[in-house]
Amino acid sequence: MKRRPTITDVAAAAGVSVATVSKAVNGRYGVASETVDRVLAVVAELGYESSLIASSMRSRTTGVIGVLVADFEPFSAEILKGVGEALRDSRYDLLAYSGSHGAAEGWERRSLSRLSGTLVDGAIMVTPTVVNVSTEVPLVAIDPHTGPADLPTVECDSYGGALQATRYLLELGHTRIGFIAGRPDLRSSIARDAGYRRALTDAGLTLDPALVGSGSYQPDAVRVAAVEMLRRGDRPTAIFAANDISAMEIVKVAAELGIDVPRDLSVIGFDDIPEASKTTPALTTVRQPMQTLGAEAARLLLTLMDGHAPAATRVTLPTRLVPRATTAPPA
Amino acid sequence: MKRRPTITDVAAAAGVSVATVSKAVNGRYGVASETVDRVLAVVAELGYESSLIASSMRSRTTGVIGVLVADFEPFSAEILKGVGEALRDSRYDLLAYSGSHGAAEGWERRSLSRLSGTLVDGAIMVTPTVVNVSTEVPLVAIDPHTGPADLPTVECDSYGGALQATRYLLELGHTRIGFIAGRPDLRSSIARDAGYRRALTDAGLTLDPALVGSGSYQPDAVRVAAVEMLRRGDRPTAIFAANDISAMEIVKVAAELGIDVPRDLSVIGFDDIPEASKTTPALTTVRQPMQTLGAEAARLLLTLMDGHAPAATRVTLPTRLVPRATTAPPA
DNA sequence: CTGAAAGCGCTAACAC
DNA sequence: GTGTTAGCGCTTTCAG
Repeated sequence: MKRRPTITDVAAAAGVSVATVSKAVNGRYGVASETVDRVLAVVAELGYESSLIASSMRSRTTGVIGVLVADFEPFSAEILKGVGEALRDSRYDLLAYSGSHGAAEGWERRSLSRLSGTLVDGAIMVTPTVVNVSTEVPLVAIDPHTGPADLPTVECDSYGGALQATRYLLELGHTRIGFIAGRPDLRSSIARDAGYRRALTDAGLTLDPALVGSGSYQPDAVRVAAVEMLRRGDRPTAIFAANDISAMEIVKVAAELGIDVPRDLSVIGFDDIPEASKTTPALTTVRQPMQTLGAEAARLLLTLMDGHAPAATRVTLPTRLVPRATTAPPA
Repeated sequence: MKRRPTITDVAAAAGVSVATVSKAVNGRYGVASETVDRVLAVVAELGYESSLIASSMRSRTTGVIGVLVADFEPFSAEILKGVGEALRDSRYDLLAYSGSHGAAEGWERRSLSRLSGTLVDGAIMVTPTVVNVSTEVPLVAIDPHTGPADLPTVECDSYGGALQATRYLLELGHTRIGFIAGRPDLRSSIARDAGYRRALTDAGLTLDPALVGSGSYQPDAVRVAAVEMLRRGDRPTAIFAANDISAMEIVKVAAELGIDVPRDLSVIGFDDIPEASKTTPALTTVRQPMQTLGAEAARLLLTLMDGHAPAATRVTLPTRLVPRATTAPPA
């Protein structure tokens, strides 16, 4: 709990001015090499490190890349791993910021504005809802919730994934297939909804509106929708959920209602977060290459920061069905 | 890429001084309510958000908690989820910083020094090697690599976990059991080594030094040690690795050497990172409650930041063996 | 080669 | 109630 040494302390101890210390530390020209040595010795002795904050206020560049998330949940954590991996051998430090506490709405703009002033040289936003932001730094969005944004974007093929999921259920023999969507205004949710509908139509089935609920990608909302759907006399024999968190909640609700998964109800999620394979029974889901998403975004951002024109400003990665234990033919 | 509005822009647009804007935005006393309204209207219109950096330079408090990691790998990502979960309903934003790029050694001190000046009100360090740091803010260490530190600490029972792992191998019938340690100076590694030795001793076995290698918790180093151990005529029939990353590398090496896991070689790891259950065959391991570790650290930190004395300044969480598919009785 | 001085955006005393 | 002033720790001209 001791005060950390500042540049002033170093200057005093070395008997030079703060300006000289700054130059010595940053390797600027115009300092006698023996002065540099003396300063550096004091720096080492005192354990001085320049304050990221103070430096970033003056210089326009910090060598730090920011990843802005609403929350550190499984999805964003996977993204982070991918970004970290991609940046491991770069010269950039990585700063992840979750700033949804101050204001639930518009965390993207808030976080970006608070950091982008100077703290980061570039940023990656994970599933932002608001994308009409003005930044002073290059910006890449991963799986943006609204669109089409005029922002470089990396996301997965939600439509194709939903198609695969629903077709799998169809092949298993299900005909009453429910869908728990995310929020109706979210892009990925809309695409997953479309894929679901398309698969049903292709199979010559008509969609029963009672089998489509909305869960906002949030357990609480999912619970409400799931309970309502599963209490019906003509309840579905399978449900496709727009993400794993939702699917896991559905499995939980089913258990409470005495409905056996997968015997009486098949459930399939989306994302394949680490938790999905650990539930009992393990969740069948559509795998989204989350770490790759993060790595691709990092590469795209690096290109942008170098002032180059990226090969593609809109990257879509494929999804893949991962059959596990929450799906089975209808009873 | 537009310049973000600063407090000066707001002041100009609202026809007041920057001081008044600051007061209005932060809800200080001494501002006419209609002035507040006018300022806030301009703030909304311009989309102004105070710069975290600039504010943190002046005020001594930011409402941000920092998590300092060497790297965003699976272990720290799990920790982060736990911290995020624990802080979800708090008034704190969360900032995770990976600062190992500037200097491989001593990232802890560097990161802490760079941020702690002002940016964060408290910090959690994940597996720090250097703990003799002086901070201006409360600090909690998760699974510190050296010790005993005079730092509040949260970690898991490495010794007990190693004991479980080795005994399991013993029960399976193995007698030639190898161990790939982390770095010899790391606390968790020492404890795991001790647990391993104790289990062997308890079973009346003498330890063969040739069956103990060092892997630094890093794939490359593990590879070297594993190749050497597995090329021996009297190679072990089972290996306990000090973490999952190491264990996964051993499995890979075994495959390359044509040694079948688990038929010809049993492997057991430590941590149970998400990736452990996804390998083929799935890794048997000792589960460390990583998210709980993060959550406990967050709670401890919060207590410290409130100026209270924590119930315990040294928390140890239990580990649990998770048998999967990389272990079997010896051929 | 070195230091004095200005200023990044903001907050906190203190005047007016 | 509101504005003026003085920095926070640092980098960067620009004199000396």
